Amino acid sequence: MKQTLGAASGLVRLTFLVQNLYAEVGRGCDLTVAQAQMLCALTEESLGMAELSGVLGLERSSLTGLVDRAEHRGLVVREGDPRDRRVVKVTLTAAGADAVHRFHQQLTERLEQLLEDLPATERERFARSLGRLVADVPAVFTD
Amino acid sequence: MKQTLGAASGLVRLTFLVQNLYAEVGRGCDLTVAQAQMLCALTEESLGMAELSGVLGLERSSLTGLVDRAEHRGLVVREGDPRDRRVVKVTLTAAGADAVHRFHQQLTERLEQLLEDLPATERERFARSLGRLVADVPAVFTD
DNA sequence: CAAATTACTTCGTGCCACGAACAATCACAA
DNA sequence: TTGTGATTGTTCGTGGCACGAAGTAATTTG
Repeated sequence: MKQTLGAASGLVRLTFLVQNLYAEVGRGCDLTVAQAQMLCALTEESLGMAELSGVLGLERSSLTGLVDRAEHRGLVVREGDPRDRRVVKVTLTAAGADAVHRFHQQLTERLEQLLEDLPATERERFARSLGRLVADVPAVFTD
Repeated sequence: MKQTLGAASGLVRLTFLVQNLYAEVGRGCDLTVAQAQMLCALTEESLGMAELSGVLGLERSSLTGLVDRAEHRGLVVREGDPRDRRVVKVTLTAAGADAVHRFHQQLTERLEQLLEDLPATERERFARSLGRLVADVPAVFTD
C-alpha cells in the first residue's frame, strides 16, 4: 500500500532535494548558493547589474554586495559600458569561468545520477514535462 | 524547432521557480523561507531540536536562532521533555499552526495551478515520477 | 562512579536580502 | 538647449540565516 504523495508535496520535496544538492556542490567548489547562481547566469554573456538582478530576481541593492564579494574574490570584474555610461557590466574572470564550469559539471552529474532512479522512458517523459513547466523561467542554468 | 532542455537544467530551473513561489507565498504570510520550512516540519508533531535539525538539514547551532526568533514572534514554544531532561521540544502555538496552515494552503494552490500547464494524464505521470524521486526526502512538506 | 556521548546554547564571523535615499547619466520634449 | 522624468548603480541601516568552536547539563555506558 504505497500512499501516493500529492503533486504539490512532491514539488516542494524535490525542490528541497535539489536545493541541498546545489548547496553541497557549491560548497565543494567554494561557492555560496547565491554566488553559484550568479556565475551561472553570467556564463552565457556579460550582464549589467539591472539585467542580472532581473534574471536572479533580486533587488539591485542586494546585487551590489553580491558582486562586491565575488569581485573581491576574483571571480568577476566590473566594466563600464561605453554605450551607456550608467551601466556596469559584470563579466566572469578566468577563475570565475573555471569555478562555474566545475560547478556546472558536478551538479549536472549529480542530478543525472538522481534521475537514474527512473526507468529510461519515464525519465524521458519526465524531462519533457519539466521542459514545459519551466518554459519561461530565466536562464539561471543552461545545458 | 523547440530545443529540448536538458533534464538537469530543467530540474534546476524548476527548483528556482518553486523556491521563488515558496518565498513569495511566505512573504504573504509574513514568514521567511526558513521559518515556513520549520513550521511545516512541525505540523505533524512536536520535535526536539536535534530531530528538527536533522529534518531541515541544519546545524543545531543554526536552529537555536531560528527557533529563538520564531518563539519571540509567538509562532512556537519550547517545552522540556520530562522523559529526557536534555531535550527541548518545539511545538507550534495556535498562531503558528494558523500561519503554517495558511501558508500550506496557498502554496499548494499555487503549485497545483502551476501544474495545470500539463494535460491531465501527463500531470498524473509527472506526479508519480516525482514521488519516486523524493522517496527518501524528509517530510518537509506533507499533504 | 568515571568516562564517553548526546542535547542545546552561546559567541563570533560572514553572507544575504531588503527598502530608502542619493548621484550620475540618459532620453525626450518644449 | 534646457528642463524633466526615468533608469542605473551605490550606500547605509536593519534583520535574518548559517556555520563552527567552545561550553554546560543530563544521560548512558563500561
